[in-house]
Amino acid sequence: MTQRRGRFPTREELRIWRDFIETTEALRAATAARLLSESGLSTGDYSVLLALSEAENGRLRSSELAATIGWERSRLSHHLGRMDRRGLIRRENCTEDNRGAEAVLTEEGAAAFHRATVPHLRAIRELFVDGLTPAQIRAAGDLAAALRDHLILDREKEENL
Amino acid sequence: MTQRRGRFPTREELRIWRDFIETTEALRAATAARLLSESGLSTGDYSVLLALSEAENGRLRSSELAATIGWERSRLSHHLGRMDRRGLIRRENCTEDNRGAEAVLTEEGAAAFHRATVPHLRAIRELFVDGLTPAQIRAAGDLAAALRDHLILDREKEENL
DNA sequence: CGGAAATGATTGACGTGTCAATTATATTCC
DNA sequence: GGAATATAATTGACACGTCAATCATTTCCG
Repeated sequence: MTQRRGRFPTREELRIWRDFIETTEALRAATAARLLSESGLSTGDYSVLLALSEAENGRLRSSELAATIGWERSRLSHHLGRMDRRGLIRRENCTEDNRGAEAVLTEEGAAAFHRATVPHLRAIRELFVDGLTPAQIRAAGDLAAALRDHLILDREKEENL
Repeated sequence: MTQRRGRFPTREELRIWRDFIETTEALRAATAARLLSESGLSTGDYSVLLALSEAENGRLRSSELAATIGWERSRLSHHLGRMDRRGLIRRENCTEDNRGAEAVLTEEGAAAFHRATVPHLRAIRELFVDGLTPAQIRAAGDLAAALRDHLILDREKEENL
């Protein structure tokens, strides 16, 4: 086996990179478009509503919510603003810490989430699961794990510069 | 083997779906952030500049360019507007068809592209290639092919409704 | 020829994501 | 106690993507 690390990607590696990144992006876009057209929710909305639905009393501190779904604060803040305007959530001040804010699931938000769930699961099956063999699905899990671990390593290396 | 098609994803399939979609999104974001910080170009800029660099005389009809990189017209139009403002490309009227427009690579655009290439290839190696075994890279290619074919089928089914 | 339809491209509105700056409150520690 | 600092969250500016509407030109065809 020849030395690979430290060199540029080969033509073949580059071809696979492009295929992979473009296809996963297309898959993401297709799922998002289905969710939006079938339920009026964006994937962002869905993540927020899912997290709130699973939270106690349908409410979470902004920072908890951000951590749960892995978003930056400001992204969440902007998004909650839009969801608030649409009546999907409500914002309340946090009693224990006056700096804090809580996002609260509204009835309307809960209803929208419930309407969205079944079609969304169906879309995931149709667009992802049905396109792959069981072995390929396992391979997708392996790939995700390997890439995620590697990304984390890389980020840590960056930070300890 | 039990019947799977037509049912909701299993817990395990759903876990893999989430892992997969989140990780590929994180990978995309990480590569884009590297490219931007190292060269001042977005991945969109890079795609456009790559296509123009490979085109004859560094120029392409808008529609050709859109087809080459697989973008919608309006997306390209907005993007070319931004790149034009930054001096990376120039727009010219098409002589054969007065409706048409051509995007032309400027010296500045070509220079920016050349500065970006090496660091970008390095980032792809570091973030993608180095995180996977050769077998996993092949698996990524297989997955992309399977998902892409399936997405196309699905789109065709949709259109012939 | 001349009007209807098709084609190439742009535009505006709006949701989304990131970054840097800001505001407000809480904590730390001299 | 009170200034320095840290933390929670919001805001503004700007790039990006999508959709529907628009505009100009060309093509089709009666």
